[in-house]
Amino acid sequence: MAASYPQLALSTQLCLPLYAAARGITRRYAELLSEVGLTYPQYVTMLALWDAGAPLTVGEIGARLHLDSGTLTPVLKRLESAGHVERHRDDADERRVLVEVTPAGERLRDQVADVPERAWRGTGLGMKDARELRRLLDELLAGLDASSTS
Amino acid sequence: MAASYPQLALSTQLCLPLYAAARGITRRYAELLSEVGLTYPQYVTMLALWDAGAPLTVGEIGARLHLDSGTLTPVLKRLESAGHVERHRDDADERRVLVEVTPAGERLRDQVADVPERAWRGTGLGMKDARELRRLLDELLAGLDASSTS
DNA sequence: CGTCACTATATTGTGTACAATCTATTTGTG
DNA sequence: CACAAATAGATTGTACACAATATAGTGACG
Repeated sequence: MAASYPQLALSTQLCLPLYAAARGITRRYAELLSEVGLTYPQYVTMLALWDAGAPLTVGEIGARLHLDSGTLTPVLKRLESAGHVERHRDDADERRVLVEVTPAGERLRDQVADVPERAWRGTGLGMKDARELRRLLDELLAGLDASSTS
Repeated sequence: MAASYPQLALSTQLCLPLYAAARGITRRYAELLSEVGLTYPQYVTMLALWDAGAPLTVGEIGARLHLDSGTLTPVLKRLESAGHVERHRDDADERRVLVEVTPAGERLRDQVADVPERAWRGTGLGMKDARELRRLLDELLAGLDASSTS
Protein backbone atom coordinates (compact mmCIF):
# COMPACT_ATOMS: atom_id res chain seq x y z
CA MET A 1 0.00 0.00 0.00
CA ALA A 2 1.23 3.46 -0.91
CA ALA A 3 2.18 5.91 1.83
CA SER A 4 -0.38 8.63 2.44
CA TYR A 5 1.76 11.77 2.09
CA PRO A 6 -0.38 14.04 4.27
CA GLN A 7 1.97 16.93 3.45
CA LEU A 8 0.98 16.61 -0.24
CA ALA A 9 -2.78 16.55 0.34
CA LEU A 10 -4.49 19.30 -1.61
CA SER A 11 -6.58 20.25 1.38
CA THR A 12 -3.56 21.16 3.51
CA GLN A 13 -1.65 23.05 0.84
CA LEU A 14 -1.24 26.78 1.28
CA CYS A 15 0.43 27.37 -2.06
CA LEU A 16 -2.58 26.29 -4.10
CA PRO A 17 -5.14 28.70 -2.56
CA LEU A 18 -2.53 31.45 -2.83
CA TYR A 19 -1.93 30.63 -6.49
CA ALA A 20 -5.64 30.31 -7.27
CA ALA A 21 -6.69 33.42 -5.35
CA ALA A 22 -4.05 35.56 -7.03
CA ARG A 23 -5.17 34.40 -10.47
CA GLY A 24 -8.81 34.84 -9.50
CA ILE A 25 -8.52 38.44 -8.37
CA THR A 26 -6.18 39.26 -11.25
CA ARG A 27 -8.76 37.90 -13.69
CA ARG A 28 -11.40 40.13 -12.13
CA TYR A 29 -9.18 43.20 -12.43
CA ALA A 30 -8.38 42.22 -16.01
CA GLU A 31 -12.06 42.19 -16.97
CA LEU A 32 -12.51 45.73 -15.65
CA LEU A 33 -9.21 46.95 -17.10
CA SER A 34 -10.02 45.65 -20.57
CA GLU A 35 -12.49 48.55 -20.82
CA VAL A 36 -9.51 50.92 -21.02
CA GLY A 37 -7.24 48.49 -22.89
CA LEU A 38 -4.90 47.63 -20.03
CA THR A 39 -3.76 44.21 -18.85
CA TYR A 40 -3.17 43.60 -15.15
CA PRO A 41 0.66 43.79 -15.30
CA GLN A 42 0.35 46.98 -17.36
CA TYR A 43 -1.99 48.39 -14.72
CA VAL A 44 0.29 47.69 -11.76
CA THR A 45 3.19 49.19 -13.73
CA MET A 46 1.15 52.37 -14.16
CA LEU A 47 0.25 52.25 -10.45
CA ALA A 48 3.94 52.23 -9.55
CA LEU A 49 4.63 55.19 -11.83
CA TRP A 50 1.59 57.21 -10.72
CA ASP A 51 2.49 56.49 -7.13
CA ALA A 52 6.09 57.66 -7.50
CA GLY A 53 5.00 60.91 -9.12
CA ALA A 54 8.30 61.04 -11.00
CA PRO A 55 10.09 59.03 -13.70
CA LEU A 56 11.39 55.66 -12.52
CA THR A 57 14.06 53.42 -13.95
CA VAL A 58 13.11 49.93 -15.11
CA GLY A 59 14.93 48.56 -12.08
CA GLU A 60 13.01 50.78 -9.67
CA ILE A 61 9.70 49.65 -11.12
CA GLY A 62 10.91 46.07 -10.87
CA ALA A 63 11.81 46.48 -7.21
CA ARG A 64 8.31 47.75 -6.40
CA LEU A 65 6.53 44.99 -8.35
CA HIS A 66 9.04 42.15 -7.82
CA LEU A 67 9.46 41.82 -11.59
CA ASP A 68 12.66 41.70 -13.66
CA SER A 69 13.53 43.33 -16.97
CA GLY A 70 12.63 40.20 -18.89
CA THR A 71 9.00 40.77 -17.92
CA LEU A 72 8.97 44.54 -17.72
CA THR A 73 10.62 45.41 -21.03
CA PRO A 74 7.76 44.04 -23.18
CA VAL A 75 5.14 45.48 -20.80
CA LEU A 76 6.76 48.92 -21.00
CA LYS A 77 7.04 48.72 -24.78
CA ARG A 78 3.30 48.07 -25.03
CA LEU A 79 2.54 50.90 -22.62
CA GLU A 80 4.75 53.15 -24.73
CA SER A 81 3.11 52.21 -28.03
CA ALA A 82 -0.28 52.81 -26.38
CA GLY A 83 0.96 56.31 -25.53
CA HIS A 84 0.78 55.94 -21.75
CA VAL A 85 4.51 56.25 -21.03
CA GLU A 86 7.75 57.37 -22.66
CA ARG A 87 11.16 55.74 -22.24
CA HIS A 88 14.54 57.38 -22.66
CA ARG A 89 18.07 56.52 -21.64
CA ASP A 90 19.26 58.40 -18.58
CA ASP A 91 21.87 60.97 -19.66
CA ALA A 92 23.64 60.67 -16.33
CA ASP A 93 23.97 56.88 -16.67
CA GLU A 94 23.46 55.45 -20.12
CA ARG A 95 22.81 51.98 -18.75
CA ARG A 96 19.54 53.09 -17.21
CA VAL A 97 16.20 53.74 -18.89
CA LEU A 98 13.85 56.29 -17.35
CA VAL A 99 10.14 55.65 -17.72
CA GLU A 100 7.87 58.68 -17.58
CA VAL A 101 4.07 58.93 -17.59
CA THR A 102 2.68 60.98 -20.50
CA PRO A 103 -0.31 63.35 -20.12
CA ALA A 104 -2.45 60.62 -21.73
CA GLY A 105 -1.14 58.17 -19.14
CA GLU A 106 -2.02 60.65 -16.42
CA ARG A 107 -5.58 60.93 -17.74
CA LEU A 108 -5.89 57.15 -17.61
CA ARG A 109 -5.72 57.43 -13.86
CA ASP A 110 -9.24 58.87 -13.69
CA GLN A 111 -10.61 56.02 -15.75
CA VAL A 112 -9.29 53.30 -13.44
CA ALA A 113 -9.84 55.10 -10.12
CA ASP A 114 -12.85 52.93 -9.28
CA VAL A 115 -11.37 49.61 -10.41
CA PRO A 116 -10.09 48.40 -7.01
CA GLU A 117 -13.43 49.00 -5.33
CA ARG A 118 -15.34 47.33 -8.19
CA ALA A 119 -12.94 44.38 -8.26
CA TRP A 120 -13.18 43.65 -4.53
CA ARG A 121 -16.90 44.31 -4.26
CA GLY A 122 -18.73 41.02 -3.92
CA THR A 123 -15.74 39.03 -2.76
CA GLY A 124 -17.24 39.11 0.72
CA LEU A 125 -13.93 40.11 2.25
CA GLY A 126 -14.52 42.64 5.00
CA MET A 127 -12.24 45.55 5.86
CA LYS A 128 -10.85 43.72 8.86
CA ASP A 129 -10.09 40.53 6.97
CA ALA A 130 -8.56 42.54 4.13
CA ARG A 131 -6.20 44.24 6.55
CA GLU A 132 -5.26 40.95 8.15
CA LEU A 133 -4.68 39.36 4.74
CA ARG A 134 -2.50 42.27 3.73
CA ARG A 135 -0.45 41.91 6.93
CA LEU A 136 0.13 38.19 6.39
CA LEU A 137 1.08 38.66 2.73
CA ASP A 138 3.54 41.43 3.60
CA GLU A 139 5.07 39.17 6.22
CA LEU A 140 5.36 36.34 3.70
CA LEU A 141 6.91 38.67 1.10
CA ALA A 142 9.43 39.94 3.63
CA GLY A 143 10.34 36.35 4.51
CA LEU A 144 10.71 35.40 0.85
CA ASP A 145 12.93 38.41 0.14
CA ALA A 146 15.06 37.79 3.19
CA SER A 147 15.72 34.12 2.50
CA SER A 148 16.32 34.54 -1.24
CA THR A 149 18.87 37.31 -0.68
CA SER A 150 20.93 35.43 1.85
CA MET B 1 -2.69 69.93 -9.03
CA ALA B 2 -3.56 66.32 -9.65
CA ALA B 3 -6.01 64.52 -7.36
CA SER B 4 -4.37 62.15 -4.91
CA TYR B 5 -6.22 58.89 -5.64
CA PRO B 6 -5.63 57.25 -2.24
CA GLN B 7 -7.43 54.13 -3.51
CA LEU B 8 -4.70 53.71 -6.16
CA ALA B 9 -1.75 54.11 -3.77
CA LEU B 10 0.55 51.10 -3.96
CA SER B 11 0.78 50.94 -0.19
CA THR B 12 -2.95 50.33 0.25
CA GLN B 13 -3.36 47.80 -2.56
CA LEU B 14 -4.16 44.24 -1.59
CA CYS B 15 -3.95 42.84 -5.10
CA LEU B 16 -0.26 43.64 -5.52
CA PRO B 17 1.02 41.77 -2.42
CA LEU B 18 -1.25 38.89 -3.37
CA TYR B 19 0.14 38.86 -6.91
CA ALA B 20 3.75 39.23 -5.75
CA ALA B 21 3.48 36.67 -2.93
CA ALA B 22 1.94 34.07 -5.22
CA ARG B 23 4.71 34.52 -7.77
CA GLY B 24 7.33 34.53 -5.02
CA ILE B 25 6.29 31.24 -3.45
CA THR B 26 5.68 29.68 -6.87
CA ARG B 27 9.21 30.64 -7.90
CA ARG B 28 10.57 28.96 -4.78
CA TYR B 29 8.64 25.78 -5.47
CA ALA B 30 9.84 25.91 -9.08
CA GLU B 31 13.48 25.95 -8.02
CA LEU B 32 12.99 22.82 -5.93
CA LEU B 33 10.81 21.11 -8.54
CA SER B 34 13.34 21.69 -11.31
CA GLU B 35 15.42 18.95 -9.65
CA VAL B 36 12.83 16.43 -10.82
CA GLY B 37 11.97 18.26 -14.05
CA LEU B 38 8.56 19.57 -13.01
CA THR B 39 7.17 23.08 -13.34
CA TYR B 40 4.83 24.44 -10.68
CA PRO B 41 1.60 23.98 -12.72
CA GLN B 42 2.71 20.46 -13.59
CA TYR B 43 3.30 19.80 -9.88
CA VAL B 44 -0.13 20.98 -8.74
CA THR B 45 -1.70 18.92 -11.51
CA MET B 46 0.11 15.85 -10.17
CA LEU B 47 -1.00 16.81 -6.64
CA ALA B 48 -4.64 16.80 -7.76
CA LEU B 49 -4.25 13.38 -9.39
CA TRP B 50 -2.31 11.83 -6.48
CA ASP B 51 -4.87 13.25 -4.09
CA ALA B 52 -7.83 11.80 -5.96
CA GLY B 53 -6.26 8.33 -6.09
CA ALA B 54 -8.15 7.62 -9.30
CA PRO B 55 -8.21 8.90 -12.90
CA LEU B 56 -9.72 12.37 -13.27
CA THR B 57 -11.15 14.11 -16.31
CA VAL B 58 -9.58 17.32 -17.54
CA GLY B 59 -12.60 19.19 -16.20
CA GLU B 60 -12.28 17.64 -12.76
CA ILE B 61 -8.64 18.65 -12.54
CA GLY B 62 -9.60 22.12 -13.71
CA ALA B 63 -12.26 22.43 -11.01
CA ARG B 64 -9.73 21.58 -8.30
CA LEU B 65 -7.07 23.97 -9.60
CA HIS B 66 -9.32 26.69 -11.04
CA LEU B 67 -7.75 26.19 -14.47
CA ASP B 68 -9.42 25.69 -17.85
CA SER B 69 -8.59 23.34 -20.70
CA GLY B 70 -6.64 26.03 -22.51
CA THR B 71 -4.06 25.89 -19.74
CA LEU B 72 -4.38 22.25 -18.76
CA THR B 73 -4.18 20.60 -22.18
CA PRO B 74 -0.55 21.64 -22.85
CA VAL B 75 0.43 20.90 -19.23
CA LEU B 76 -1.07 17.42 -19.47
CA LYS B 77 0.61 16.79 -22.81
CA ARG B 78 4.00 17.60 -21.25
CA LEU B 79 3.27 15.39 -18.25
CA GLU B 80 2.31 12.64 -20.67
CA SER B 81 5.44 12.93 -22.81
CA ALA B 82 7.49 12.90 -19.58
CA GLY B 83 5.79 9.60 -18.76
CA HIS B 84 4.06 10.77 -15.57
CA VAL B 85 0.45 10.40 -16.80
CA GLU B 86 -1.55 8.77 -19.55
CA ARG B 87 -4.60 10.27 -21.27
CA HIS B 88 -7.37 8.38 -22.99
CA ARG B 89 -10.89 9.21 -24.11
CA ASP B 90 -13.56 7.96 -21.75
CA ASP B 91 -15.40 5.06 -23.44
CA ALA B 92 -18.59 5.94 -21.62
CA ASP B 93 -18.51 9.53 -22.88
CA GLU B 94 -16.21 10.26 -25.77
CA ARG B 95 -16.18 13.97 -25.03
CA ARG B 96 -14.21 13.40 -21.86
CA VAL B 97 -10.53 12.62 -21.45
CA LEU B 98 -9.45 10.59 -18.44
CA VAL B 99 -6.02 11.36 -16.99
CA GLU B 100 -4.32 8.56 -15.09
CA VAL B 101 -1.06 8.54 -13.13
CA THR B 102 1.50 6.02 -14.41
CA PRO B 103 3.73 3.97 -12.09
CA ALA B 104 6.54 6.42 -12.93
CA GLY B 105 4.26 9.29 -11.96
CA GLU B 106 3.48 7.49 -8.71
CA ARG B 107 7.19 7.14 -7.95
CA LEU B 108 7.62 10.87 -8.49
CA ARG B 109 5.55 11.38 -5.38
CA ASP B 110 8.42 10.22 -3.16
CA GLN B 111 10.80 12.64 -4.79
CA VAL B 112 8.66 15.70 -4.10
CA ALA B 113 7.35 14.72 -0.68
CA ASP B 114 9.63 17.19 1.09
CA VAL B 115 9.11 20.10 -1.32
CA PRO B 116 6.36 21.94 0.62
CA GLU B 117 8.35 21.89 3.84
CA ARG B 118 11.53 23.03 2.06
CA ALA B 119 9.68 25.75 0.16
CA TRP B 120 8.04 27.27 3.23
CA ARG B 121 11.06 26.92 5.48
CA GLY B 122 12.67 30.30 5.99
CA THR B 123 9.63 32.32 5.02
CA GLY B 124 9.16 33.06 8.71
CA LEU B 125 5.48 32.22 8.53
CA GLY B 126 4.44 30.38 11.68
CA MET B 127 1.89 27.61 11.88
CA LYS B 128 -0.72 29.95 13.29
CA ASP B 129 -0.24 32.62 10.62
CA ALA B 130 -0.24 29.95 7.91
CA ARG B 131 -3.59 28.66 9.11
CA GLU B 132 -5.02 32.18 9.26
CA LEU B 133 -3.70 32.96 5.77
CA ARG B 134 -5.25 29.76 4.47
CA ARG B 135 -8.61 30.69 6.02
CA LEU B 136 -8.60 34.16 4.47
CA LEU B 137 -7.60 32.85 1.03
CA ASP B 138 -10.32 30.20 1.11
CA GLU B 139 -12.84 32.89 2.04
CA LEU B 140 -11.64 35.07 -0.82
CA LEU B 141 -11.80 32.14 -3.28
CA ALA B 142 -15.32 31.31 -2.17
CA GLY B 143 -16.33 34.94 -2.68
CA LEU B 144 -14.76 35.05 -6.11
CA ASP B 145 -16.47 31.83 -7.18
CA ALA B 146 -19.83 32.97 -5.85
CA SER B 147 -19.83 36.35 -7.57
CA SER B 148 -18.48 35.10 -10.89
CA THR B 149 -21.12 32.37 -11.10
CA SER B 150 -24.07 34.64 -10.50
C1' DC C 1 -35.46 9.55 -35.59
C1' DG C 2 -33.81 14.19 -36.56
C1' DT C 3 -32.02 18.24 -34.68
C1' DC C 4 -30.86 21.62 -31.59
C1' DA C 5 -29.03 23.14 -27.28
C1' DC C 6 -25.54 21.74 -24.29
C1' DT C 7 -21.15 19.86 -22.74
C1' DA C 8 -16.05 18.50 -22.84
C1' DT C 9 -11.87 19.24 -24.69
C1' DA C 10 -8.66 21.22 -28.07
C1' DT C 11 -6.80 25.10 -30.69
C1' DT C 12 -5.39 29.88 -31.53
C1' DG C 13 -3.63 34.28 -30.42
C1' DT C 14 -1.96 37.64 -27.08
C1' DG C 15 0.53 38.71 -23.11
C1' DT C 16 3.00 37.64 -19.33
C1' DA C 17 6.91 35.19 -16.04
C1' DC C 18 11.38 33.92 -15.58
C1' DA C 19 16.01 31.68 -16.21
C1' DA C 20 19.89 32.28 -18.96
C1' DT C 21 22.50 34.97 -21.81
C1' DC C 22 24.09 39.13 -24.20
C1' DT C 23 25.53 44.01 -24.74
C1' DA C 24 26.73 48.43 -23.34
C1' DT C 25 28.16 51.21 -19.48
C1' DT C 26 30.21 52.28 -15.30
C1' DT C 27 33.16 51.72 -11.43
C1' DG C 28 36.78 50.38 -8.75
C1' DT C 29 41.97 49.19 -8.39
C1' DG C 30 46.39 49.16 -9.30
C1' DC D 1 44.77 55.48 -17.60
C1' DA D 2 44.02 50.17 -18.48
C1' DC D 3 40.95 46.67 -17.41
C1' DA D 4 38.44 43.34 -14.68
C1' DA D 5 34.24 43.10 -12.05
C1' DA D 6 29.85 44.82 -11.51
C1' DT D 7 25.49 46.86 -13.12
C1' DA D 8 21.24 47.98 -16.09
C1' DG D 9 18.42 46.56 -19.68
C1' DA D 10 17.35 43.84 -23.65
C1' DT D 11 16.93 39.40 -25.85
C1' DT D 12 15.91 34.46 -26.24
C1' DG D 13 13.56 30.30 -25.24
C1' DT D 14 10.20 27.71 -22.59
C1' DA D 15 5.98 27.41 -20.23
C1' DC D 16 2.00 29.10 -18.52
C1' DA D 17 -2.96 31.84 -18.31
C1' DC D 18 -6.93 32.91 -20.48
C1' DA D 19 -10.43 34.75 -23.81
C1' DA D 20 -12.40 33.38 -27.95
C1' DT D 21 -13.32 30.04 -31.04
C1' DA D 22 -13.60 25.40 -33.10
C1' DT D 23 -14.80 20.56 -32.98
C1' DA D 24 -16.89 16.59 -31.59
C1' DG D 25 -20.02 14.01 -28.79
C1' DT D 26 -24.45 13.72 -25.88
C1' DG D 27 -29.21 14.06 -24.70
C1' DA D 28 -33.81 15.92 -24.61
C1' DC D 29 -37.80 16.85 -27.26
C1' DG D 30 -40.95 17.01 -30.78
